[in-house]
Amino acid sequence: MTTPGRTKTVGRISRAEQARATKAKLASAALDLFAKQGFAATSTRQIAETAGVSEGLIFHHYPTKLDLLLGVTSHHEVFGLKVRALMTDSKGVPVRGQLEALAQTFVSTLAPERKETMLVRVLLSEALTTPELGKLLHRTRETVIASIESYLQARIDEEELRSDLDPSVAAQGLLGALVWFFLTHQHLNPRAWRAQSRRYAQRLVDLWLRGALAEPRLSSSGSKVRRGASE
Amino acid sequence: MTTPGRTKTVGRISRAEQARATKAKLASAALDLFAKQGFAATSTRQIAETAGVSEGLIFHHYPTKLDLLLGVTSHHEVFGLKVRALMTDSKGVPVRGQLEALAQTFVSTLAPERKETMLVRVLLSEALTTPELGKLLHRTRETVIASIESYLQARIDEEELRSDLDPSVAAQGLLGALVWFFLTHQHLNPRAWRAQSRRYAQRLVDLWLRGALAEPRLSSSGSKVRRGASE
DNA sequence: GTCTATATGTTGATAGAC
DNA sequence: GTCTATCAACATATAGAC
Repeated sequence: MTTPGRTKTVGRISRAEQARATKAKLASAALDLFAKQGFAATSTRQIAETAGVSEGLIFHHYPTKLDLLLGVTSHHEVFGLKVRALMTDSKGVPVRGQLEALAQTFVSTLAPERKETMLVRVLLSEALTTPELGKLLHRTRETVIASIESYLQARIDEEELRSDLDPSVAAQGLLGALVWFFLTHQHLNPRAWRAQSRRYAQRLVDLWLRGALAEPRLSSSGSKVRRGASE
Repeated sequence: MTTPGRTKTVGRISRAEQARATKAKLASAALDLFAKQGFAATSTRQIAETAGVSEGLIFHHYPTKLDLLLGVTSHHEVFGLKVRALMTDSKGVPVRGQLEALAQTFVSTLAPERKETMLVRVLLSEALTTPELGKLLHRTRETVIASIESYLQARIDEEELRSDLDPSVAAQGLLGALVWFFLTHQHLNPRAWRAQSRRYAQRLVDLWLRGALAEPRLSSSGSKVRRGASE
């Protein structure tokens, strides 16, 4: 009906919406490729092809290739908030349960072959040489640590955790143990991954809570507390 | 007669020795540059310039740029052995001391601004996209885990550690907590690094050994065991 | 063994028509 | 906003003289 080329709206989509759509398509394609091949190894040409647009168009939406990565990243910057929300709302949940939930968040977030997981790996890798990214990662890391830390402090105040526990060390140790495991087991297939990571997460929390030392032999025997069964 | 193919010694250095020297010079220059800028961001031209030889010569000694990285890497592949040696010889040392020694090894090995540290970071990063490197890292990681694990198993057998402790999880958790900390604190200057990492290492080992839980209130009060003082 | 010169390809980014 | 055409720079790797 309307003459094409003349009007700003084609059907129900305005030019601006169309633009936003292509921009998103570019971001999505870039994410896929970065995750698969890394940042440096992915060319703008390839991104354009995957997105189904011309190469020059990329630079209209993103002035530089790095901006593309940053755009993609900011879009997925939710992880820190997720953890913070989880650790903040902890009414009545026992420590063990709460920490297992935290670990579970990592299990489901950093599962192999998930887009976000691969993005995280690319970011960690690229942050080495791109200071801007390094700072960004550093900030989210600190956010996560801080939420865990303040949660732990609350539990210390309520005498559920040792009074001489260093919450900062405890938080960082736990986070490190989780992240490192998940990062080094990406080669597993999803089934094996789920099984192993759940088992690891649960036992790690147990270790973290109870420690590794053998219990000093006390007078009475058989007084050992059986651990909560389940799973 | 002076056989052209036979001798060729200039002064006291043979041609072969000269060649080995330049090859080493190339490896050293490559290591420096890779550590500083990453693998992909370092050009063969730059390496040649730094080493003070022509660019073409690189490919005489190393068929491809990746071979250069692998060469550099294999040269520094001693870390796994270091840990193994440390954990194997543990006569009479108490668990806490032994684990603190292990942590200390990480502190001194992964200090910031050390060449090896930066190489490790580059390798971790590059392993993402280069399968060959990924396998290599995976193997050394397993070596390290295995030595720690078998040490822990021995301590379990001698009832110094909990009988229901999972040595694999314990080893991986400890390693992860250490590596992750050191990798995420590279921005610190050497002084701050030493202070913080020592403190972290010590408290982490303590946490790992004793756990985080508050001691259940027993009948008698004041019976809490004071922690070993020192440092 | 080492150099110079060059092949061959790709890269990120720009200019201008539509 | 999108495309086509093209840029200069730089990449890794090779060939052949010395």
